[in-house]
Amino acid sequence: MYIYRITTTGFFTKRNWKSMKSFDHKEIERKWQKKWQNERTYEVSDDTHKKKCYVLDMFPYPSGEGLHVGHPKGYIATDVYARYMTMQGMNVLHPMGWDAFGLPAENYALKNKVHPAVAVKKNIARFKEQLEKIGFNYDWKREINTTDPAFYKWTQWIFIQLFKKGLAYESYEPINWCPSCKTGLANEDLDGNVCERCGTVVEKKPMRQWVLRITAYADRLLQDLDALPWSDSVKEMQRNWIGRSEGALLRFPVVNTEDVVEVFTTRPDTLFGATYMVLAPEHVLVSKHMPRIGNADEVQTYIQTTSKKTDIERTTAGKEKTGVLLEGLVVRNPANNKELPVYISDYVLAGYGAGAIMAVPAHDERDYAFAKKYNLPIEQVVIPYADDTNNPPQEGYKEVKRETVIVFLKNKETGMYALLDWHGTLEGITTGIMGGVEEGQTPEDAVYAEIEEEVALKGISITKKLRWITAARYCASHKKENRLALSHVFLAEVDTCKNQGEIPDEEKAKHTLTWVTEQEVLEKLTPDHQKQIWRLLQEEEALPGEGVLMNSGKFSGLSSEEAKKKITELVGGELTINYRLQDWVFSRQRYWGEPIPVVHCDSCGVVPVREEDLPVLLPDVESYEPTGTGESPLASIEDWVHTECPKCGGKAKRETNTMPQWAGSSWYHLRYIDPKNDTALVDKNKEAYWSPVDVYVGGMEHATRHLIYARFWHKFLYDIGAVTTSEPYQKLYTVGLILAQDGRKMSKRWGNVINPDDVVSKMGADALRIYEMFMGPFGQAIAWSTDHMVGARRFLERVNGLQEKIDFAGEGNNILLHQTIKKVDEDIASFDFNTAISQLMILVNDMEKRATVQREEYKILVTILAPFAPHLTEELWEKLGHKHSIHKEVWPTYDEKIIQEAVATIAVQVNGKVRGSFTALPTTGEVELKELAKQVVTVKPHLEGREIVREIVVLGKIVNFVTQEKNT
RNA sequence: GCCCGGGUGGUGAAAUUGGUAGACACGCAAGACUUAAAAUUUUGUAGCCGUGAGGCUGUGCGGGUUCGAUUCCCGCCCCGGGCACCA
Repeated sequence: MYIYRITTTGFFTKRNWKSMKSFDHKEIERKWQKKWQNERTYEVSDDTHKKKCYVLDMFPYPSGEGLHVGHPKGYIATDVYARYMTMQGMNVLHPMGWDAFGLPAENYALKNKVHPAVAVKKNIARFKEQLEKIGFNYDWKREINTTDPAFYKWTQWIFIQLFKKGLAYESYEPINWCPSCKTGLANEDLDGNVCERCGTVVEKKPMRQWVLRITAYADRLLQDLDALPWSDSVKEMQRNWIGRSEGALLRFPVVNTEDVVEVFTTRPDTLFGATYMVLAPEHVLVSKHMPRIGNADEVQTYIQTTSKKTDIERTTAGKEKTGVLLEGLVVRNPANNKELPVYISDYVLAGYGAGAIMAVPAHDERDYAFAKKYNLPIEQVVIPYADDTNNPPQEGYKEVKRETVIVFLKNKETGMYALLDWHGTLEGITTGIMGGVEEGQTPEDAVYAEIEEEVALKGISITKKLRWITAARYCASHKKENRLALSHVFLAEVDTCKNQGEIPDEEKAKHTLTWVTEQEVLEKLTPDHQKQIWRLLQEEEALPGEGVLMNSGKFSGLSSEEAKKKITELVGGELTINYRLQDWVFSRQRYWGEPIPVVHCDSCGVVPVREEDLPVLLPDVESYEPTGTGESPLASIEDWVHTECPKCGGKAKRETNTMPQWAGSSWYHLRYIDPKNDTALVDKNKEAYWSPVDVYVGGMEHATRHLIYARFWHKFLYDIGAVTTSEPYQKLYTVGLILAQDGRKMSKRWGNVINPDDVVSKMGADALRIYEMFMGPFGQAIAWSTDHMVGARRFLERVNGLQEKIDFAGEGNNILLHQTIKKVDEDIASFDFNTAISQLMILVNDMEKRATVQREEYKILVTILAPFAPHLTEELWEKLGHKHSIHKEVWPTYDEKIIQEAVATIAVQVNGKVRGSFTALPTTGEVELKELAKQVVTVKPHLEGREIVREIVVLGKIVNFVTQEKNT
């Protein structure tokens, strides 16, 4: 018999089946896959006496292309984990199914001129065949398919429950329309402003659609994230997506009308600094007041220009601001009754907040840029302050306010700037020239006085005064008080330093004057606050930070935090929370989706289909091409559309929009628990037993779509009592991509796809599994390497070859064996498969070096390898004389005491450098370790002639001698 | 711009309550077996110096803390991902 094997050059050669090491993977796989099926090895019971473990993969979308080698990576991981958990005595549910509604399947069907239902059936068969070759332990009796009416009956049922609770509603707001896919899309389906599916730039199109009120769950979706044991990155992505921001709704009356403009702001504390207002061009008040606007033509033109722009053109940060004044429209600032001009500009988005802003140019970058361009007043109302990091304010000291000046003085002759190096308690600190503003002095007076005093220079001129007053808090420890220094900041010049007088000793004791170049200033300045001031002097920017209020009437002096509440209260606004998350656009104007189960009745309006009439079947039709009119192709199927109203029995029309691809996947995890139930979505007892999913595995690309939608639906089902947990998935692991050998994504387009079928046929399913788990950390993207894969196959051959050495009383290495059981056990549990395998390799390498191998030890090796290599281990297990499947075997236990017996290698350091090592029992005491360490041959020379001043011992690890030269 | 990851040999990587950096695997080099090749196997493999024993350097860069830093702190650079005129 011959088998084929891969060589280092990638060619496959025939090899004589002589060596005991090699094995015929094809035969073994065929034999056991058949046997597992016949003996129903992987069927799951609802035996509630056992502890359960629900392990779930994100189910695949069966595309026409079939699987590539990257797809099964996550499935292999869950398979390993599920087998491991089964061996731990758990009742494990590890199901698989198909997510088959939606655009990709429909587009594939259109392209290949087959009915989507036919295409899907064929693709599923192909996927299933590919998966089965890899030897997964799915219980196929629980297979589900989102396009199966028995499944989508319940998707529709959930929609009706949402509708009844007011969480599904019709809307006519403009939504994202993909002209190529001919359907409306949710925000989540966009990649920037481009259809995530086909790459076409989307348009805003007003149309009737169904929307789910996911925003009602925004806060819970956000808050419950904290307790989820998910990776920070996924949680952070969801937080960003939900985008909660706390602020206030404020109302600005429109002068000479009854109208008010509502604005949302996160900074109500800056209300006194609002110097104009900006509306989104689409704002309702713009069209409403068009007759009274003086420059209506100009305004209309601007609105039109804006509407033609794509969202990307409109919303790229840092773009030059544009806008138009609405002549004749004036609003009143409710805080100080000042009248403010109103602009429209595309930097204000209609869809966020109230679609209008109060512009505070002093404290907002964007408003600042706009105000600069259109010459609008800029008024500082907040003094942001920073705590001095070198000398921070102390708890418990009283705070004293001081008005100060900070000057950066330039010598025109040399171009150098004067800085002060401080002494005494401020040693190490370097600042600009600073001092207090005395009673009756203007800040400018103080500048002249201070420079004369501290630097003894006359004839200086002020060249710039910073627009802003800044502040820093620090501790004046000699006075036992904290100071809040409000600073006026200046740039000043002096022609020459030739006439510098004598600096008084008193000042010299406090600080030394140093001159530095312009480039050096930023390096030399130590307080962050002064660095910031210096930067502001170079380039003036808005001051976005919070701080102490000024120029704000009776609120001046308050902190931003207090002022937010009080100012909002004063003007009758309310503190609110705003989300970036928008309601979920749930209609698709396409054929291949779940029909939305409602009818439109002339007398009753929108009426949900009676639950006993579910499912509303997707009609079987010849032509299902999208219309592009905003109507679904279902609209033209007359005898399907016309129906009776479930309420009054009168004439009604069916809703013709279908659900998006994400509907089925938002709850499918529940259906595996009870896949055949016709009277309920899931049996209550079964749900209570199996929920939640304990371990969920899938790609990072679902972090903000599927994973948010599914959490939303699950929470809703929890609220109506349909499920018992408020979160669907406990532990979540994201699988890292397998890239092609060229480092790019695997894709037909690049011609770099590796098909698992080929790999399985040439190297075996077990080798594929081992390799994919051994590649690197599970969550990391790594390029496929056929070269590296050889190692996985060789490893299995070595395991197989060890049979020759089995002997009942053969050689053993009990310590290593127990270390291995422990490591593999813990690493599988934490999804660190790569290190689990490397430990198995260490054990196998050790066994290979022996003349014989103890039978019991080999048995344990095969057992703990079984989750990774189910076929070969099953074969070896049988050869060892076992009648039951190895996959029903109990996981071996390890003995911590035996592991403790391992001798430790103690490193010996001299002054932190390793100079040698010796072995000792881990129980060896400190005194003995020191003595042994001193005797190490390579260590001795380093101790000779030197005095040991300190000895550090870490038991079982290290001895470190700190030495110095002997005093003579 | 903001937020999350990450940066270790020729390659994939391992090690973090601070304790011998590079386990394991691939590749490579030399040897054994062979007429030869493949397969298998033995040895070596971070860099530099040295015949060797050994020495010096080394975990993106620069500082710091420590007897000791891949690991902790401060300041940067680069790569990947998310969000982004979000008020």
